[in-house]
Amino acid sequence: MRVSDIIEDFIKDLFTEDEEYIEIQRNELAEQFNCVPSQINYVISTRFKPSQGYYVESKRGGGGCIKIKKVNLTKSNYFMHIINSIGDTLTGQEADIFISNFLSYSMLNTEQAKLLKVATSDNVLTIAQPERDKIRAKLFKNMLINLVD
Amino acid sequence: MRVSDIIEDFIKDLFTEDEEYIEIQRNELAEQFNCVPSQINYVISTRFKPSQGYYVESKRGGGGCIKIKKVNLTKSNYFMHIINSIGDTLTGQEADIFISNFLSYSMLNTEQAKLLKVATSDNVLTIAQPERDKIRAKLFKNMLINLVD
DNA sequence: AAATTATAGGTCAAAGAAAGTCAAAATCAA
DNA sequence: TTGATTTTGACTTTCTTTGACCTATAATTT
Repeated sequence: MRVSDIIEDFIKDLFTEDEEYIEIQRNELAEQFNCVPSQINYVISTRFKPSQGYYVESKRGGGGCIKIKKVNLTKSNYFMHIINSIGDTLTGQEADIFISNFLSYSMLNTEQAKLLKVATSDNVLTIAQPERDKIRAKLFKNMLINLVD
Repeated sequence: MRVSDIIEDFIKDLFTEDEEYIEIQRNELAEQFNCVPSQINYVISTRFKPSQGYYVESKRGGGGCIKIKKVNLTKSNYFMHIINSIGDTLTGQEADIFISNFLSYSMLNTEQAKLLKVATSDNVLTIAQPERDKIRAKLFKNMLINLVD
């Protein structure tokens, strides 16, 4: 398993029940996982984007830290927000992260998630870029609209 | 015996009893069988197609791997029959007919049918022919195989 | 209070680590 | 022998890891 995935899981586990936001220290975390500090930024920027339901703020200097807030939305608001936030293109990685977030927020069941994932995977969408990411965006948004009850 | 056949058997042996998914690393496997990595792709694309009851996904980059899922064939004769009957291309009209038959035979629920329909519609698959019907065939078969059990 | 120093976190691009593609060459089977 | 299948390898794409350099804030000194 990748270090980035381990860090992602670790951070997500910090959100217990009623915690609205969590705080981490970049350097401390990096040391804990034996990686360079900027890898924490990589994890945050790929896995905790606003469009994935997280809001991040940070403070430098002594006692600085990174604060991650989980945004709570209703299912249909959330989906509509996601749909609106997706432009004309969507990479496979972005789609995967959306889907795993949907699952962890229990907004989709595993079958819905599987179908979404299959339909938007590079293995199936075997056409050249940039067409591929355009079609993926359309597929993702249109399927999602059908999942908003 | 051909190397490809040996690799095929090796991969198939990885599926024991309850394993739903298996994971392999392309380069590692290639080294193990003393072949070039792309031969693994050849084996997968010729022996682990949806029409043979397999669904494949992969991830590149550090820690990447290839994941192969096997479908329980006995449980899904009907779908497998359909998947096998579909060639490399599928028109939107053909897809619609399949879907409405699935519905009238109660093989899918309405949500599954909707997702399948959206994903394979011309409105979403806005690429030129003949690519469109090829992608549609892949999409349809891969989604279907994920609806088995 | 202003200047300095220490302590965080941020950015960006290069290097590395996988897997994918495609077509030529080799082999096999009818 | 010829058409299909398999083998090979050069090149590409995607994702992760690393590190050098930058910026902001707090703490401390003058």
